[in-house]
Amino acid sequence: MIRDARVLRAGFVPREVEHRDAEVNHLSSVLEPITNGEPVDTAIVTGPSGAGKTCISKFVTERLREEVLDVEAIYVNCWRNYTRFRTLYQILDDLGATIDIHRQSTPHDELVDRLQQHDGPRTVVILDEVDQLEDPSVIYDLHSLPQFAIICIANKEEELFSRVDDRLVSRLRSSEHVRMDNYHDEQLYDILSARAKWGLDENVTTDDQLYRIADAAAGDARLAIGILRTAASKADRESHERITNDILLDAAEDARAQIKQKSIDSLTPHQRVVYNIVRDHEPLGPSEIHDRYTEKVDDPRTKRTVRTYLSKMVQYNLVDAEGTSRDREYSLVGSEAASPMQ
DNA sequence: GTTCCACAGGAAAATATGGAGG
DNA sequence: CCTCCATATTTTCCTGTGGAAC
Repeated sequence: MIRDARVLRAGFVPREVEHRDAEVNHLSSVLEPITNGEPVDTAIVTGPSGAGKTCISKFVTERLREEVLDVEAIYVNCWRNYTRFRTLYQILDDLGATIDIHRQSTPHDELVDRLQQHDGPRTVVILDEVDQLEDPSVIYDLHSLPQFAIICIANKEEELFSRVDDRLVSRLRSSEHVRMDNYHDEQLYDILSARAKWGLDENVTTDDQLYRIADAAAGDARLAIGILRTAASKADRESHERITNDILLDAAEDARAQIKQKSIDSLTPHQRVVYNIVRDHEPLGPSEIHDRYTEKVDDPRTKRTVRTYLSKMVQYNLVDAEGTSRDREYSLVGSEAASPMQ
């Protein structure tokens, strides 16, 4: 059933990255100078979760290491190493320079000094989830060391910038910025089918199932692969020969609920009013929605804008749209308690 | 049929937002 | 403080569609 579990694990970096050529090339070109031993600008990679930020960062640095002899790569997850000390310690540890460092006794500046004295090969440091740092000044520490190239990964640029020191902000502003978006369903399907091909035996899943996973994951590749992994290992435990639709439904249910809450949280106040109106009075045509909305809100947006809101909610799978013209009605998705996956 | 009108959604202009730099 | 700039959101203007009344 499972041929190669690594392929389905989180954090696996595939040999070929699908549908991210532009971003990969962009990031590669930023790191390019390192092949000549020249200093490298800091790169910032932003995008929603599961868009492939970590994946392409690791992919690009690994490919760099294949091409060039004297380059090291270090990956630090700032969410797990959320203090300045732990981040620096993690980097030194990976460099193999922590022999006599002890948590309590060593002052922070000592760590920075160590890094500064590091005269090994040039090193790319990937700081993942950098917006999770309780003290982002560690970016500044690293930024001032020319032998380190830094890739900062964050969800949103503004949230990163709002927390760092002013002088660092102005420097980071000029750094290269790689923006990433959610995958489309077809792209997710391609990713899933590549993983299924390498990670699972043949005919364990159907194309149709992969499409359903892609749909449930709403553009989040990490989630999509997670669903596939969960389903595969459950099917394996229960010694099925293939992934049944029941198992898949189970694995995807969580994911859907998770995504839905995330989507609702991301709505603006105006959009939430519209959403609540649909929820409380469904099914509802556009003009009635707009009328009710206009009454509830101080400074109402136009009809066209509300239509954009609604189509965004349809995209997010929060709301269903029925009818193509004057017969259009909006209702909550899944409210009729149908099985979400056929 | 024909006409009317609410609706979808694209394109572009207008406006708001947020930060850098003078 | 203001101006410039980039980006995101909103509005304006628009074309095309299809249901409903005539």
